Amino acid sequence: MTSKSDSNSGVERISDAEHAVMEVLWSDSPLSAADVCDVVCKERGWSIPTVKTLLSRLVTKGALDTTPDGRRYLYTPLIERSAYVGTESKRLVERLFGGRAAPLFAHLAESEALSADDIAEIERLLQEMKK
Amino acid sequence: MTSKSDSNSGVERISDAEHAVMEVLWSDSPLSAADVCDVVCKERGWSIPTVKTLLSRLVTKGALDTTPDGRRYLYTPLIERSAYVGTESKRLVERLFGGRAAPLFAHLAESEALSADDIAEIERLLQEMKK
DNA sequence: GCATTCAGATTACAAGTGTAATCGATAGCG
DNA sequence: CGCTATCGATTACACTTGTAATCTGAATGC
Repeated sequence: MTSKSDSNSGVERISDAEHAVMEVLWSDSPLSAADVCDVVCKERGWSIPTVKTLLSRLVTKGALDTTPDGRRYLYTPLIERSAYVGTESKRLVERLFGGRAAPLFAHLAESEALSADDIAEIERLLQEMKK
Repeated sequence: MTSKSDSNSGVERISDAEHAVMEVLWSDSPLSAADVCDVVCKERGWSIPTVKTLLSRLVTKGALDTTPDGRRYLYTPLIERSAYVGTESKRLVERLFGGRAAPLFAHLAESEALSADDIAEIERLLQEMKK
């Protein structure tokens, strides 16, 4: 199936640690390696070399683009967050619920992973979709 | 956070291939390695040794239990599917949507990953929850 | 009884990941 | 004009994962 929802095609799978880096750049880009580190290193207990490795790998994977800025690079996402989120969500639903989203919802509901806010919000979305 | 929803504690992370094996045993157990292979080997292009490796790793990880049966083992899940599904779903929601389920739902809706059936079903579940 | 067969156990081995250290060039500081 | 601080690039290295092959011991067929 190569449809429009396959919108991050060509990009290899992004790992967990790499994803953390992507999040930083999705929320603000372009950034240098040091900038990215400022945001995540503390939080994840990483050192700069680690961030640099992850950035390189993401460039290799085609998930990031680089712009020279003096003697360093600035990094920009090449794939959109929504595309990533889309394929990841779909993967999960596929793997765990045979592709059906309702069971996922049921499960979240049952395990009380849905807050009152979530429920209200989902109801609102449903109403909207019915128009 | 060690709460009731942390119900598969102690079990290391189950990989993708391992998960396929778990699914077989969740749908019917106890089974021998050969039995498991009968179900998945064709479908995933695996050979028996592969299944045996995965079974061993799952036993090591504490996800399966063994019962001797003659000179072979029968395998039984030690963790429940719902627990696994729960933690996996939560992981995703956590990672991608800051722990809120509504955005996940919104995303699925937007990407048309929700069938009409899904929507009807979710509506029904919502009604039920309101009681 | 002895060879064949079939179980699990042990070993293999490449790719991907997490987490860096080191190297080689260069841009500024003094 | 040379030294140092910094870049990115290269290399490292252990652990996990996918995917087996081989080994070893016991059961079974003859």
